[in-house]
This record gives sequence, structure tokens and C-alpha cells, in this order.
Amino acid sequence: MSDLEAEYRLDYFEEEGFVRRECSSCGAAFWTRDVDRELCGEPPCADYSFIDDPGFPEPYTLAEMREAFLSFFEDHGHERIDPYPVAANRWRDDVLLTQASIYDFQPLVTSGETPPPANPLTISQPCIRMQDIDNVGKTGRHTMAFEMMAHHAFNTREDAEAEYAYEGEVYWKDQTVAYCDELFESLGADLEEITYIEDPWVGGGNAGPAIEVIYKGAELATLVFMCMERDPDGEYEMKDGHTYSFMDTYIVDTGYGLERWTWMSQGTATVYEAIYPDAIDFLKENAGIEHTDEERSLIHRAAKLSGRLDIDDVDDVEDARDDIADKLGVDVDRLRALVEPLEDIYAIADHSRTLAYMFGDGIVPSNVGTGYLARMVLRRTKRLVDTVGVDAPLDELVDMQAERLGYENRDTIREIVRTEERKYRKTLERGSRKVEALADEYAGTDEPIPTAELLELYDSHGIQPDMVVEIAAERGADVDVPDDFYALVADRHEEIGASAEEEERDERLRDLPETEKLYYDDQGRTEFEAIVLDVFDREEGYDVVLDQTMFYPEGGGQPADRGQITAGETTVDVLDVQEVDGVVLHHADDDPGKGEFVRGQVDGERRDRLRAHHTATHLIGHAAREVLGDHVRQAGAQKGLDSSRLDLRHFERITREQVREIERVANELVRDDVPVRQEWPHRHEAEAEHGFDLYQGGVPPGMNVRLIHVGDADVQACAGTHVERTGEIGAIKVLKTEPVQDGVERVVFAAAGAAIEATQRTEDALYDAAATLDVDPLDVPETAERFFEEWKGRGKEIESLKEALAEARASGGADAEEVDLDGTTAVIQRLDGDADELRATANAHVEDGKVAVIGSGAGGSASFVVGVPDGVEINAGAVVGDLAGRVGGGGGGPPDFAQGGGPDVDALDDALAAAPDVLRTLQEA
RNA sequence: GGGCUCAUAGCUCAGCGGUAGAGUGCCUCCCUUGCAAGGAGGAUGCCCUGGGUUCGAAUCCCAGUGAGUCCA
Repeated sequence: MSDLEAEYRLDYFEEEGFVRRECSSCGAAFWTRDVDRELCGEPPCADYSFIDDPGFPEPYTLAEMREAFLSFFEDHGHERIDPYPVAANRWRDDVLLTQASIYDFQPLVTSGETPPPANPLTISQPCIRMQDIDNVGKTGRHTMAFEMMAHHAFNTREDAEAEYAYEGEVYWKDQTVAYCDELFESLGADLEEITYIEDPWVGGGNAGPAIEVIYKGAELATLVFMCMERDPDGEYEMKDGHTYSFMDTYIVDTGYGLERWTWMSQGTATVYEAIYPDAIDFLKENAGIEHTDEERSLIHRAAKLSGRLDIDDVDDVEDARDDIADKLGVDVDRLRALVEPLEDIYAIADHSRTLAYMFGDGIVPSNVGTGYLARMVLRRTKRLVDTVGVDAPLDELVDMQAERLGYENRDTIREIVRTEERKYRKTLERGSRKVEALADEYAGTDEPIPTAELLELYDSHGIQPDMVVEIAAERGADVDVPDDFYALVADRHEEIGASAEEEERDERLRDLPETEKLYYDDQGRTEFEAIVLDVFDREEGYDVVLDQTMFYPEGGGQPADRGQITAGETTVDVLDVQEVDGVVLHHADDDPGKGEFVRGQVDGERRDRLRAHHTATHLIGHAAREVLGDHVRQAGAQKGLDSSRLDLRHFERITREQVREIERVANELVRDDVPVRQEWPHRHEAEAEHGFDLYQGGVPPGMNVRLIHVGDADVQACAGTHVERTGEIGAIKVLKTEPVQDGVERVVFAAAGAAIEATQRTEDALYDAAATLDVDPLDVPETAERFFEEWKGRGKEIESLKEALAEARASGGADAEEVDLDGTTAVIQRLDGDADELRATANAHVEDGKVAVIGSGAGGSASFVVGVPDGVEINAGAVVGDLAGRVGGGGGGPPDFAQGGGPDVDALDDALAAAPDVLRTLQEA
């Protein structure tokens, strides 16, 4: 094993007269121009020294600092790149949000599969980090949303054997540090005060030496030299305990915090006041926060010490605050009272900015993925706004930031925020009622509300424990919130993770060349000729590999083609087609023979239906964006023969009117009969021209991407087969919309012949209903309504008639046998009616002060109802139990009214005959 | 993607195997000339849908639909 110390011995440090020191406080190794320096300069080894004493001679706004940085690197040979969305899951599926500029180039660029958009490049990338959400506002320097300014260079080692999408060295460590120094110098910083701390970096399977750049107590940049990958046999052991070795590519990954640099130039008490002063002023005024000069001075003095506020957990923050109050010689409660409202304001400004980024980049609130994160941030913001007493509506706060950030979809953003806020309010109302009921229940008892109830309230109803505490206090109930509450929540979710089975890759398959795909040349053609390269004997059937094919393998939500392969006299059926690493496997029911010359025949009708549905999917997606808004994105799709479905991200249910509008727009494009074109541009040209909206169905690998243009209306990266002109689709009919999860709506539709068939099916159903009602189809709704009302009316009428009938039977005494039980009359009666009739009759007898035993043999089983008037000592439940036992069943009920029965109808009369004895026996007991 | 909760009168909900309830709102009457007033009476339910268990299901089980919520 060896460490990375040698990696930091840069010629640049040597030439510039740097010295290497170890911090006398924390022991970290660092490089400095100041030979007398002992401390690394990073809190807690040192305090902020730039507050009220900026580190640069000129103050910069956020925009000015961004421009200064980008143009500096532009002047030094870097190409400026537009920022990527904050929703990183739009181009990679391993993370949800963009947390660093390098995320933009993972995994395809960093692995060398795809070239970077420019090399070297510079960018200012908006990022969102949710990890420290609890401490935003408290530490004075942490924000959830920030811009990471960066310059990147992608290098490949000279001796690399494999092919990479970029080659040679652009620049490496010395130049990177030199740029950093020069940037500081150009801004007028005091270079003597800068320290470069050695701090190796590890993350995501990669590692490398890295340098933290500290100036006047603030970490302003991190220079990462990504050059190693995890390797069990590697020479270097990193801080994560794994071993690493050098790889063929090595990448300069820098991160300069735009907010920190801006703050440094202004020297305000907190970073928030430097980056969005307008928002802070607005919020302060709105919440009515004012300070005396003395208070303001205290806040500033506290700010200088705030670098020590560690962010790892809230307890630390509280401890550190004690510490700070102590140092300033003020009461900690006073400090807290002064600072806490400010902290809330800072957090609100930051969260609003986060929301603006999220919604601006098209994230839709949901119970899954990025949508869920957005929902959490929004709810948290809403709580902060309520706590601190800001009465501006949330959509306005977010809009202020969205305007500043230059988003164009501001109306949609506001609508999303309002919709989401409304949902949250409903949740809170629902929650309050639940908690109030629960609090009332426990208020009378000595017991506190149990933890299990708290967990249930939070997990199933989204009610925070502090809300329970608040409401419970109002109603005089106790609550104990355990310290490890959220750990208990996590326990509830603990379960056995499903083990993913790694599929064994076939060696023989790997040696085969990629299959040439003919289906892109002419998407309507169905016949072709090919050579059988290999045949794999499978458990069921065979996998046939050809040198070229017209068969479309399953992919992109489009099912595989079917058809036949003919070799001489032998014809085999192709049942399924899959693609593995560029090799197309034709799953057939028989072996056509390896090395044979074959003719392939694709099932043309099936292919045509799939083509129509695939192009129709693009049209529906386009129409949905037109009707519902630009935030609408594909969340999944599946094409079929009879219908297809497209899942769309949208923040509310799609209305009937909107469906009609979507149908109209889509069918208009069909009628216009516009051409559907395919092209294979370089991915960077495609992205530059159309943005990431191209990748509705996922990001394909490779240098070039296949684009499908529908006229001038819609462009998407897509691998499927399409029609030549939209007119071939004929018609598109939306069959239904349904929610698949919060924030995702599924549109089910049919195209071409399937559209007509689907319409005919619903029409048939309507006609059948109309025929039954004997009315015109258009009158069905009205008639159904009338029938339903009438049916309900009759139900009520039958009910009252049964009552009347029961009265009549009771007084008329048909079939009734009356027996005397110690002065009380009991009526034993058989009437074959339903349970309601029996009950009503029994009730009528009881009203007359008689014990009633009513039996029925209707409905294929025997049943009894026994009623006992007040003051008669007979247990009705026991009577029924006895009688029901005689017909092979059971029964029971309260003492004054019981029901029961059994399957043996033939025994009913005998049971009734025995009833007087049963009654007498029970009366005596 | 997974877990959990819920669905009963217009609204808010109770009932959790044995005759469908409360509060509120609605209608009528009385009292009172007034502010969320009081009293009496009344109407209003495919107890989400479909299957199962049971003599009997609003209630228990399964599936579906819809709503909510937590986590990755």
C-alpha cells in the first residue's frame, strides 16, 4: 500500500515557492506561500476573517461573479457550456438530482464512451443537495440550492490500449492549481492567505487526489483529480477502506461555489444576504423583523464565529450556539431569539430558490422520485413561512426566484405551487381533525398518546410529531415523542431486499459481431435475406443470430416483430426478438441451420400496427404538451397492437375536456399528413439544438443518436419503427386516462384500425344498453338516471309496504300459534319471507308486548328471528341459538332481538313446534 | 418501485359479525325582533365495485377502483 502524498508534490508549488505544512490543530497537510503559517485555515481551526472585511477589493453580485468566472476560463481556452437541468434523472438513472457539475458528464463521458461537449470546458451548474436540509439558514453558509462553477478537462493516458472518445492530455494538476491561483489574483485576493489542503477524494467507485482551497476561513473551491477506480488488487487504500488503482482516463473535476465567492466579495454576515439580498429584505419586511444597531452588531459578531457551527446534527448546532453566546458574553436565549427568525427567513429564500429550480426544470410534485423531494421541500417551506409569519403566498415567493433565474414557464410553476399548497392544506386539515379526536380520547386518561399512534399518524397520514404535541397541549393530552422517532419510522419500513439475479452472459454470444439493422433503412419493408451466424439451443426453442435483420427487437416500449425465417425447405417461426449488446436474437421454434443462407419474412400487419401506434405515441405526447403545458414529460410507454399507453408527468388529473383537446391536436397532425423523418446526428449537436427534452424515453448511449421528427412539431430520440407520413395512422382515439401514481397520468389510446375497433366496442356497449332501456343511444344517460331514481324510490316503497304487511300479519295472526308463558304471550309463526320481513313482523309483535319467534324457509335456508319485549326474562340470543342448532346452523344477537338460521329447511317446522318448550326451558333457567 | 392508512347521510366522522348512527347542514313548526342563538318534529344511505367465508357481512378475507401518506 502507498498513500497519495507524492501526488501532491507539484512542480507548480515548487516554482511558486510554496511550502508543505501540517496543521498544528487538526494535522491536515496543506500547501501555502506563507512559510510561517501553522494552521490549515479551515474552520474550526480558524474563524471567518472576511465578514465585514471582504476578501476581494470589489463587491460582486451573483451574476457578476458567475460572469467573471466563466469569462476568465473562456479567456484561458475553455468553452463555455450551458448548464444542465437540476433533475439529473433526465439523463442518468442512478441519481435524482444534480449535485455537482461532474454529474453532467457521468456516466458516459467520464467512462470515455462519449466525448464531452467541449474539452476543456467551463460551466456554472445549478445543483441541489438535500442532505443538509436541516441546517440551511442556521450555519450562515449552507444552501440547498447552489451553483457549482467549474472547469473540466478530460484526459486519456498515452499508453491506454482501449479506444476512448477523447484522447491525449489537455492539462492536469499543475495547470489546474495555476488557474486557481490566477483566478484569485485576477479578483485581487491576497495570495499569501490561500491554503491548499491535501484531501483525497472518493466517490461513486472512483477516487483520486484532491485539494481543498481555503481563503480567509472559507472553503472556496475543491480541485479533484479523478484518476483511480475501485480495484480489489489496487495499490492505494482510500478512506472508504477500499483499494484503488489508476485508470486509463483522468479527469479534472473542479468545483467553485458561486455563492461562497460572491459572499467573499461582499463580506456580509451570511451568504444569503450576499446572494439574494432582495428576497431577504422582502421577507424581513414582510415578517416585520427589525434590528437596533446594537443587535445588528451582535449578529455580525456571531456570524464571524459561525464557521464552527458543524452541520452534522442539530445537537451540534445547539452546542455550538451555546459556545458562541459564551464567547460573545450574551445570554444564549437572547441570541437564539434574535437569530432564529432570521434563520427561518434565510431558509425560506433558499428553499424558494430550490423549488424554482425544480419546477422550472419540469419536476412535478409526486409521491415518488424527484417529485417527492420537491413536495418535501415545498411543505417544509410552507411550515417555515407560517412559523415566522410571512404572509406572502408561496407561489409568489417561488416566482420571485423563478423570475430571477430567468425561467419562462413561470405561470406553470405558480400553478404547480398553488395546487401543491392546496393539497398540503387539505392534508393538514385532515391531520388536525385526526389528532384532535385522538387527543380528546387520551385527554381524560393518565396515559400519554402512545408512540405507536404517533408513528401511524406520521407514516400513514403525514402528520409531524410536533403538530401532535401542539394540538395535544391545547386539549390537555400528554405526548412523549421519542428521541429516535425517525429511526422508529425507518424500522417500520425495514424489509428483506429482493436479490437481483445477475444474468450469466454467454461467451459465444460476446464473440459475435453486432447485427446489422435493416429495419431503419425502410421501416415498411418486411422481406430480407441473411446468413445464419449462430444458433443457440435454448430450453424452449432456439435463438438464431443473423448477420443482418429486418426483425425489430423489443425495446423502447415497442414489442418485438414476429414472422418466419426460411432456409431452403425449412421454415421456422420467429416468436420473439431480443437485442443483447447489439446482437439481435431471433427466438424461433426450430433450428434453421448454422451457416445457412435464409430469407426472412416479418409479419407485416403486426409491424404496421406497431408503427402506427409508435408514431401515434409521439403525437399524443406532443399534443399533451401542447394542451397541458411544457412540463409534461414521458414517464413510460408501452405500445401494443390493440392499444398503447403513454404515462405523462402532470400535476393534476386530466379532465375530459383536455382529453378531447389532446385528441383534436393529435388528429389534426394526422390529417395534415406530415412526413416522419429519421436522422442520426452527433449527440451534442442534437442536444444543443433540441435540449434534453429529446430523451423522453431514456438516454441512449453512443456518439450518434437517432432522432424522429414528426413534421416540424415534435422531435425525439427514439429507436422504434415509425410510419412514413402521419396520414398512415388514419385516426387516434384516446380510450381512457388513469392515474398510475401521484403526478403521473396514463393515457391509453388506439391508432389506425385499432382506433376504429375500440370506438366500435364502446358504441356496441352503448347500443346494447340503449336497446335494453328501449331508448335512443343519446338518451341513455338521462334514462339511466331516471331509472336509478325510480329504482331507489321503489326500494323505499317496498320497505314501507313490508312494514305494513308485518303489522297486518302480526294482528291478523295468520299461521300464528300463541302460547302462554307465565302470563306473557309468545307468538310462534312461520312466514316464508326475507330477513327484513321477519324482523318487521317480530318487531310488530314485540310492540304488542309479545315474545315473537318467527321462522322462514325462504331462500333455500331456514332462518329465525326472535324478539323479546322489555321486562321479559328470556334471552333471545339463547332461543335462536337452540332453534338454529336444530336446522344445522347457528345464530345469536343481543338479549332482546336475535337472528339465526341453518341450511336444513325440512327441519324448520319441527324446530318451530319445539319452540314453546325451548322458551319455557330458558325462562326457568 | 415498495410499505402503510382510508372509502358509511350534502359535509366531518363513529359503528368493526346480529334491526345503519352522531354532529353539522337541509326542510317544517314553535320561541325569540339580531350577530355561528334556543326548542320540537322531519327528510336524506347500491355502507366504493366484484368475488369469498358465514344461518347472517357496512363489519372478516381476496381482487379491483379511488383518495391520502411515508420511504428509497
